[in-house]
Amino acid sequence: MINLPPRTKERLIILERLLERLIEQQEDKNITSKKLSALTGWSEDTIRRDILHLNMKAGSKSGYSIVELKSAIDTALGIGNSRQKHNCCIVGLDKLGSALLENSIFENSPFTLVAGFDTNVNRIEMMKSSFPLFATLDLEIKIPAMKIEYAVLAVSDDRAQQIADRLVSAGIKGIVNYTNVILHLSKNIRVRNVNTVLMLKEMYAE
Amino acid sequence: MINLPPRTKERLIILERLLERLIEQQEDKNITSKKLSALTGWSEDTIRRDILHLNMKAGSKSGYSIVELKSAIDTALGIGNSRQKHNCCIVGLDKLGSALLENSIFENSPFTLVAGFDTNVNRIEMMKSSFPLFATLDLEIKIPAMKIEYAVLAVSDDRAQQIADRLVSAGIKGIVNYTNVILHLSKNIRVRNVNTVLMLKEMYAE
DNA sequence: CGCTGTGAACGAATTCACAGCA
DNA sequence: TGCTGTGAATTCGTTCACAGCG
Repeated sequence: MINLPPRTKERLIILERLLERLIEQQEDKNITSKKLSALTGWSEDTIRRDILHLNMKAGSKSGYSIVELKSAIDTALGIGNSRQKHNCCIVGLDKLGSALLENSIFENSPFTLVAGFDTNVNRIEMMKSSFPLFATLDLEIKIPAMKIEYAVLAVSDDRAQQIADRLVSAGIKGIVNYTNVILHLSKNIRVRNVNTVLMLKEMYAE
Repeated sequence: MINLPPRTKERLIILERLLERLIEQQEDKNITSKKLSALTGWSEDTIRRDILHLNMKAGSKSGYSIVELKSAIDTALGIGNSRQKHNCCIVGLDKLGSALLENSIFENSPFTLVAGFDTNVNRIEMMKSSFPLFATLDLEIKIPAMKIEYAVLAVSDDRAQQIADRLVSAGIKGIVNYTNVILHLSKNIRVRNVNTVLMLKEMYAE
């Protein structure tokens, strides 16, 4: 995993997903920085600079080979799909949590959803899912035992901080936070806040 | 709405939400840049620079007045809660869409959820909600008629681009995209991608 | 003192401009 | 000619260092 400048890294992650789509729809074999620019809104220069960092071999005839570019990015980011998967769980299986559980497409990603947690024991017994569901009580046991690295937090706001703390002390590395709370966690824990209103504000102020 | 540097703007949006929480829990009246730094992970200097842009009047005795700071940010971002609300809609009322509909907290934000759309006419007749639900067919009529500015897109992946195009031609300004598709839209349309796997990749590569 | 406000220095990211290749 | 690759210039963002205020 090469050491990439932070903004480059952010863009490459987006680019990777975009290339994946392009591969799926199989319209072209190659793509130019100009087209990528139109697709992303970033300047051609920036895109070529970003690609420069991943020192691919070939390049210039009518752009980059889409497949090669994608795999170069995967390598640089350390998310090559050959490697072992990273285990994730969802905490909070209320409407949002269970919707995420179905909607989130983990296939073709280096992540696997291996567990769900909820305080409501009736609910976890009723729900059917392709992976086991546990009581939140067992969080501290199951997370290390199952080598779960990342958690999707979809509990109610009033319990968000408390559950997050427990996740951290259970050894979690990062949290995708769907609650409306800004979590206060130690600096080495990674957090991504996912929140409709936050996004709307961002767009509005853009 | 002052013209703020982009990264400053991003941080101020986060800060605003954080200050809102602090106001709610009413523990302190003032806050220093050092404390904000601990809470956010950004340097004190950066925080003071950011605040500098909003040319507040007072400041120094034992930090900033939390309330004043928040309202200065709101003013700078143009999201002062005095102003008129911006209308939003949710498109796609499947599990995820309807979960978002309930979970998304629009109160105390400058946005209001005024409509929902779904292709399934049975569903929109069955569902109960505090605002009207329409058939997706009526999108082009209702969006201008109701002065809807932003849309939350929660349809299935295969229809995402197509619906997004229709939203744009109906006059929408921005889309919060909960689908797994990277949308290709004209540059003046604002988009925020909300996607668990994308967030996981970002965190992993961090 | 501890804190803010801010010029000045520094470092990072982007854009310019153009050489070189197919 | 249309593209990439890349030094050099430029713009943007952060940090340093310190004056000034309560």
